[in-house]
Amino acid sequence: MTDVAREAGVSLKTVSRVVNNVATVESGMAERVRAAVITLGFRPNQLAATLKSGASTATVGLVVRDLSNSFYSALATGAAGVARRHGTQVITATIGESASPEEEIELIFELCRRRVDGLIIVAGPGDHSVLAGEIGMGTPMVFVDRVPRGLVTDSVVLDNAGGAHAAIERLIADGHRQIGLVMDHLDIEPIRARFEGAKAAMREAGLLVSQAPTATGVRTPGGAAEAVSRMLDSNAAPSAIFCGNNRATLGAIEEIWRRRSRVAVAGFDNFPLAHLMPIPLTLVEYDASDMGRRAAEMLFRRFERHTELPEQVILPTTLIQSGIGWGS
Amino acid sequence: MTDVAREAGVSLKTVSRVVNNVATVESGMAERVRAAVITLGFRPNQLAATLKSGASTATVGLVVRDLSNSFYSALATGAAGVARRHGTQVITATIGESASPEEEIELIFELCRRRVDGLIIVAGPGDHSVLAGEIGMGTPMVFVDRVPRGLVTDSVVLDNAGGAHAAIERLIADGHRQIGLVMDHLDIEPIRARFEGAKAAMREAGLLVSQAPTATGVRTPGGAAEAVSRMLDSNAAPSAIFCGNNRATLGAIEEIWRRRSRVAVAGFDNFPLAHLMPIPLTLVEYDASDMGRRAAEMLFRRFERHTELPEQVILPTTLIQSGIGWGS
DNA sequence: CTGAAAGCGCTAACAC
DNA sequence: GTGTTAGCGCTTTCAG
Repeated sequence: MTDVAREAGVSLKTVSRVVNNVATVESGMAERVRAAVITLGFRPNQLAATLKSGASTATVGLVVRDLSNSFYSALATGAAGVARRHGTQVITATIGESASPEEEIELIFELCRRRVDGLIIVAGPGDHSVLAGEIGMGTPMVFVDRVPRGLVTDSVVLDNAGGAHAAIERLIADGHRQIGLVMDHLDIEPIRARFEGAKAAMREAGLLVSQAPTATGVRTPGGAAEAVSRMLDSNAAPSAIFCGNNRATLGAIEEIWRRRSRVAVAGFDNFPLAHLMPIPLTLVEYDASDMGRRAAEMLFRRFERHTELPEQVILPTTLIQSGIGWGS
Repeated sequence: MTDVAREAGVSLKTVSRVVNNVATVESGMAERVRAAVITLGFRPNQLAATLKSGASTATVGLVVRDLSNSFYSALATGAAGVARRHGTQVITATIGESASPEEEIELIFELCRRRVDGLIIVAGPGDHSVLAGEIGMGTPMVFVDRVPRGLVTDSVVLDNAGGAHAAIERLIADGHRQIGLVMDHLDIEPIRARFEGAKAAMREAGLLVSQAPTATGVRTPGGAAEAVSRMLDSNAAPSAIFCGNNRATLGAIEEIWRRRSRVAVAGFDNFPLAHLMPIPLTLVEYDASDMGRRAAEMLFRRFERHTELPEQVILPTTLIQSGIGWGS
């Protein structure tokens, strides 16, 4: 910047003003400065500006687990749209589905060191109370999909129990009495809630929950396919399967299609192309990109109203029929 | 940091050393400093550190068009993995499929102002020669999927013409003589290359390219479905359709399934769940996440070897059969 | 091994 | 309108 000032024969401050489009600069000078900027290929250093002025970095952090999962990429898309409208960049930090709580906390601290204005986080398992300090010191955080343990903060979550409850009710209404459950790890809060919701619906209908074939800790479509395979081969083969998330549903579809079996499938999460799947599906649907949008909006609102009480939004789910039926 | 130094009764520099894990600090002092860090809730300001030391920001920018497209999210996932291994964060800037070239350039400049170490870019249409200055001044850029106009740089692209050529050849080998083409805008370089590859294959087989039903500028699955619909209703209805990208393929599948028509579909891009689609598909497949990975690796390599000549990688494609057939 | 001073690139005050 | 002087939070000399 000093070089630009010298080249244009003006002071540092004038260059600063031109670069920042402050109106009160004589046009001749401004022109000379602009010329110098171009010949020298000068790019203002946003970091230095931020440092001095104490202004915001116009950056928010997004901590998700895996962008190749359509749920997270929809979430990210929704959040990115809002950020864009606010002239803010998003640092997307992905942390594997199986990363440790410590890695997650460390990643969040790393983002704080980079002085992001705020964070949108899909929390993993583990205690998040250490983050209270950061939030108190002015880095707002909005939690999406999963509420953190040990922390009362802004959050946007789904009605997980309600959605699962509705799906099971539908299966029961369709005459199913033996329903298999395929779930991810129960220490993932929404998974636990879905599991509870599903069991509650079964109990209400007088089904014996303890006799329902159940697989937990299922992380991948492949794992889900295996779990379904075992269930269907067992003595107490279910006539319907409820899947706790999109990966489980995919695995169940694969296996049931492979067997050309007519087991009914219900699952949490809609996903792209579900409507073209070769078996009928009952899906608990919601708008993931809207979740991202709302979380981002909540964060930007929080920048203005630092002191207000944390807000918690619970988004409803809808039950839909999908898939293209059993074929001819 | 001054506060921490005062609290611990040491100098600024000692705090700096402790924070940066420099070994040569007496353990008693270090302990006092660490205690002060915790009581004061001190977080080092990475931005300030970068500014002074002139060190890297450990941040790379990723400019893609739409994360909700599985191609881009796979690309992002691949790149993010490499970045993570290098202790680097990724700023993912999305810019709509229909953003203007000016917006794109402005976005890239914005990232440069934030002093990213380098950029991975899916270039849109338009001239990119203005970026030569930035690259020359030390911000390496790797272009993925689309080579920029007016710039010789590192890039990772697909053998677009070859892939399309192979797909058309297959259709012709299957006996199709009337093949419809559904393409996105031809000013998108890879789309143009695919179009050329497809036409070349048709010419080589003695088909009249000028008589092939052709739709261009098709941006969405809905648009593709309409285009296919028009083709199938015309006098010269094709017996096979070649789609220039995943969105076009999806639209074609929808329409053909809706009609229960037995038109053959070939398309560029594999996509999640393609193998469960209700009609047979011939797909030009490649590894999008590998593209992201290679681009990122190329970028990190470039950090070490600033001066070497730009490198251009062309990844091969494979023809696969997908879908579950015509049903019973 | 530790500390004092200087300065990274920029902007906020205040002069001029 | 414009220039000068500090100093953001940190690291880097280089002297103790």
